[in-house]
Amino acid sequence: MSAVPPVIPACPPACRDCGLRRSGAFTAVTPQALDFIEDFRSTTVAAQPGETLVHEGQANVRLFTLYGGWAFRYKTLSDGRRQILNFLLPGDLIGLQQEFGDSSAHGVEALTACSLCVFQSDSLWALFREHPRLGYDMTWLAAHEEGHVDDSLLTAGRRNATERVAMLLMHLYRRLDRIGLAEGGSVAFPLTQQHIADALGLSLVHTNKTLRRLSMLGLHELKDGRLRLLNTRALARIAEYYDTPPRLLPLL
Amino acid sequence: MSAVPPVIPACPPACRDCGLRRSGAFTAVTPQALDFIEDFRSTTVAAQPGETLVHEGQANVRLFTLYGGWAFRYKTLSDGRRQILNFLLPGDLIGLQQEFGDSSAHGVEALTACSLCVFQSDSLWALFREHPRLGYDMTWLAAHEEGHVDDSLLTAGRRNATERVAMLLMHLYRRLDRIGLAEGGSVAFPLTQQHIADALGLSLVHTNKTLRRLSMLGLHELKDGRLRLLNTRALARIAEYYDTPPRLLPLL
DNA sequence: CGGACATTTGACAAGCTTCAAGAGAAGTGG
DNA sequence: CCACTTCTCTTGAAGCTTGTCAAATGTCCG
Repeated sequence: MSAVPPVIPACPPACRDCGLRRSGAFTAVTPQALDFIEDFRSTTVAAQPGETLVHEGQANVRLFTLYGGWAFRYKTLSDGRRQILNFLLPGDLIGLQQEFGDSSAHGVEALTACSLCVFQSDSLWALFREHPRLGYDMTWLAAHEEGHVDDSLLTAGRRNATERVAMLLMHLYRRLDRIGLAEGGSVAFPLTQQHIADALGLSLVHTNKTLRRLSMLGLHELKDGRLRLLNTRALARIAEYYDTPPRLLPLL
Repeated sequence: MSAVPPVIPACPPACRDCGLRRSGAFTAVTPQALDFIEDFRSTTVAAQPGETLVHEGQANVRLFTLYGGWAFRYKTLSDGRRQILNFLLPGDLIGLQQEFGDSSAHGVEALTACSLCVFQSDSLWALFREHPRLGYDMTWLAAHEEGHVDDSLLTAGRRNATERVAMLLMHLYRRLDRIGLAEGGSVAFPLTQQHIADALGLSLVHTNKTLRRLSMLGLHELKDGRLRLLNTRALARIAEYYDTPPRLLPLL
């Protein structure tokens, strides 16, 4: 697979020039709120593929927005078994769970090269106080991400291997499409089969065989680091995947 | 099992008389915020065991706080396979995910008799605007619940049957203990083995055998509708369950 | 006493994991 | 430029955990 090196855009210096906001996938904010966000943002960082952004069990976690690239949240057991909790795509907020609550820790790792906006998490309370709308948005994002994890729990707990793989392909394709990252009917797909296995609660070998079977049946094509769905109807039926009408997402 | 009929306290008419707040497990709120909460609460309701509080796919979901009793969130597939996403205990907020986001629907069912405070979800925005602290708390609750689902996803995806059961027993015991519902080293335990199976992504039969094995090993006792942990150390080791220091929870 | 429901147990089948090993692609250094 | 290493993908075979089927026991309740 001769993967085309994907280009990850860097965060612009000013939030008013934010490329994500211009994509049309996110809700508009008032100029005042945008000013606040720009103040709230302390810096921007870039991360290498495989770099750990948040260690499992780490305290004092920073709050990020993923601007470009892919990352994922995960948890591991002491013998190395790993579960990927969800994949993070441009626009996703990172670090909310650690910032709040005593919820046990999870790690975050960059899957591709990433660019991130780093926020001063000590002004989070100021955000809620001075811009309730942004606080509301943050709650929206937390509830929305929980919805994704809910779906994954149903998948890991009650779907068989074929259904799980179909679900993952559909779900990621849709999410990427919604933020304008589908091009010519395909999306960049930087996951290894090990990532897929860890996200679905399957072994690497069984993931490979299942993936193979689905592509042999002509349901999808995974080539040159890109994913193309060839039979959306069939994939949706297998996964019982119900598409919901697209809607604008909050962005911080 | 001659279950002792558990007494579910009814919501008091005034929030200032809230028995949950008096339990000492929840964060204090200002008198003004408490007044707001009382206004925000539109009514109280009681539910029977097995009653559906929120239908899967239902729109216009009300926002509740569970005051007394147990409930659970779940999702089902078309052929009846069901996954319990998490159990809801007194103090838990219900309906946040539906209120926000397009996150696909889940149902909520009363496990025991329940008493609930019903909020006017159309004043949710007023809550964030007028009492940012309560908005902050709500985000906290959303993030905290996501933490629970994260744990369950790790459990369903990567733990074996024995580890899953040990995890569930430890987790529920701790949650109940934290809100003062442990008495004499045991807690009320109204789940059927089918509930446990649906929460852990196992079959009923295998759940039974696993539960049996653990109790034969002297790790726990399940009798008369109450759960007693007899070997916390061993259960924690099996489940890799790391206890976190107790902390006060927000309550709405 | 009869019916509904939860628990329990055994036997068998199946899906998934583990083990093992080869092939292809990509990067590295002599 | 080619050997060498590393990583990912792929495939076959065997075994084990878990699911399914079936049926008995126990409990609650009208």
